Amino acid sequence: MSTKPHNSPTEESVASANFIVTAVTEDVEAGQNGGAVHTRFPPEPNGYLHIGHAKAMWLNYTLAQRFGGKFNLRFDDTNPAKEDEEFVDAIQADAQWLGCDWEERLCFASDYFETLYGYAQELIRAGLAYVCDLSPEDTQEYRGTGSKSGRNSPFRERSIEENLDLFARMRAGEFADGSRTLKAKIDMAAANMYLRDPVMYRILRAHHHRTGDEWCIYPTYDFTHGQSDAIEGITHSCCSLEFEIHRPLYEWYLQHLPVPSQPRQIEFARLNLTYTVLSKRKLIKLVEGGHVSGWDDPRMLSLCGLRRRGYTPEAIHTFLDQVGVAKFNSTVDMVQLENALRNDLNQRAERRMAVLHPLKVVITNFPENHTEELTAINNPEDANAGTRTIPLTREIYIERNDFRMEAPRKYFRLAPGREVRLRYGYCITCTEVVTDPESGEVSELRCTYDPQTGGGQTPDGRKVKGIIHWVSATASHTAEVRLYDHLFAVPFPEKNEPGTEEAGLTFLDRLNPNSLEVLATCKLEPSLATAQPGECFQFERLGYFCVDSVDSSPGQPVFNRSVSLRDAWARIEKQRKQ
RNA sequence: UACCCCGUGGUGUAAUUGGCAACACAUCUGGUUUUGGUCCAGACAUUUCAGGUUCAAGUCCUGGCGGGGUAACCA
Repeated sequence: MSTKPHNSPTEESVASANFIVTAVTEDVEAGQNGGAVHTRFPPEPNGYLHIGHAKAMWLNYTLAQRFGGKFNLRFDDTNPAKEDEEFVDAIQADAQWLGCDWEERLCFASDYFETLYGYAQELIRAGLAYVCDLSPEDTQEYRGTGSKSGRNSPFRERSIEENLDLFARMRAGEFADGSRTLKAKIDMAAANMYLRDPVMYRILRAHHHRTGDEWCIYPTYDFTHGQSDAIEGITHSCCSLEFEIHRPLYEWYLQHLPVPSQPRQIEFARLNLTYTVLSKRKLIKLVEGGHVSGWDDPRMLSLCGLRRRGYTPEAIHTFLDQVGVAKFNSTVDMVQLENALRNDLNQRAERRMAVLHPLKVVITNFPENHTEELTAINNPEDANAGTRTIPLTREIYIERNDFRMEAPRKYFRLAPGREVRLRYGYCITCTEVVTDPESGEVSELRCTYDPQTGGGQTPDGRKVKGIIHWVSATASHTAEVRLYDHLFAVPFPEKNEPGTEEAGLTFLDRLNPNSLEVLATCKLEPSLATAQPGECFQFERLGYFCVDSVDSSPGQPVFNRSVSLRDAWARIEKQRKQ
């Protein structure tokens, strides 16, 4: 038998230790909960999951994994007015896609309504809860403020019998919505507002997506969460910072109720990213305002949006592990997310050639009606990916910005009289530029090729530094490609400090007008015509592109740019401009 | 305003619990390369400030400054 406890950190745990791991390790070593670790992710089914939720979910999931423990998915469905079945399904799909496994432990707080009701009765019998007839407005008034102590409700001293009776009649539907509440009797002078006789139950006639019309009273978040944790045997309940102030109440209920276990709540800072917003309320505004095509718009940082954009679960895991967990309210640079995707896709995406802004090139000394099959490597990072052939013909397309009438310093691409190599093919030299007589725009190039330069060779040993991608003009597939950029034009779209220029501006004023560019007539390597939805490729020298799962049709794939490649030349040009 | 929490490079996190500030990303320099990709090498910090304890402080104590959260019959 090993001397190592079965729940010590596993070998696979990749992320470095954070303050939560440290705290849990201490609990485990102290023998708390018999050394068990059991976590949960508790979304409210009132919206779609986004990258911020992914942080919370992944943190809870990997924490359990790390200690050989269990992880639950629990829907915190105590407010039927806002919740819906649609989200229950979508959240499960997203959580599964991310790779969090709750095994058979799909839980609902609504499954505990009867138990919770019993707990409430216990509290009444202990003289620690009472039915209060104060209106919502009066309740607020009686509670006082941060600097002003609250005062006791006139209903605070009702007898246990009367409270029991009234509470039963609340459940029976004898009273109007909002006319009464059940409150915990704690301390109206407490510095922590949540301890000033918090509401445990409210009367609310709304159809619940699971319990239907069985209940007309519903427990509040505070009266539900900790007890649900305890019922499920959750040992560590990790949530975001705004619940920190709730912790004394969370613990108060657990101490005063006959719950089966004593979970521990630990709070961490939620995720913030530059060039985006991550609050449910604001994301809804983007969708409802028509600023995006929906929750799964590839520019959205919802999990379904990221998935459609071409993000892999692995890239998100890497990102989340790199970002870490702390209590400091920070903002992560968006490039961190993009880079995690690049790294993942660099290893797994097959390379293809695609020309987004086509410029026709005629290779004047290449035989007409002739096709030469060239061999191309599918993925230089993966020897098992093999090779493919691509057709070279007399007429081809190259990228419009791979040609300049005048080549600036350090520009290795095509210009009049200059030579470049066609990737996997021959070197060509630009001999003639054809311009449109009306617009003056370059409409076609005429080049000659050097038949001695196949296979990367130059017979005379001359250096040809520039290598450009290309696609046969006659053997190619035309498709729509969508280029995405940040949804917002500035790193902090919510910033609006009074007294500055940005005072009064909202995130909607900072939308990036160029966040989506649709290119209808891109020229692709023929093999791409049969690409399947969800498939992802690197278009050489451009970026990673995946087949859109919504707008593609058989034989007519639409491509989304997931992320561009790093572009050293673009950086040089940008520097020169400054 | 009251109460609670938090301050480590440009950014996000580490630091064996008091012992040479580490890792990733970004940026800048070079090198390799049939992708200006990848990869490789190098550069980049008086740990918010001021005191104090100590042989020794990012870490402990006191005060200041700065940031965030809460004040729903939402979660």
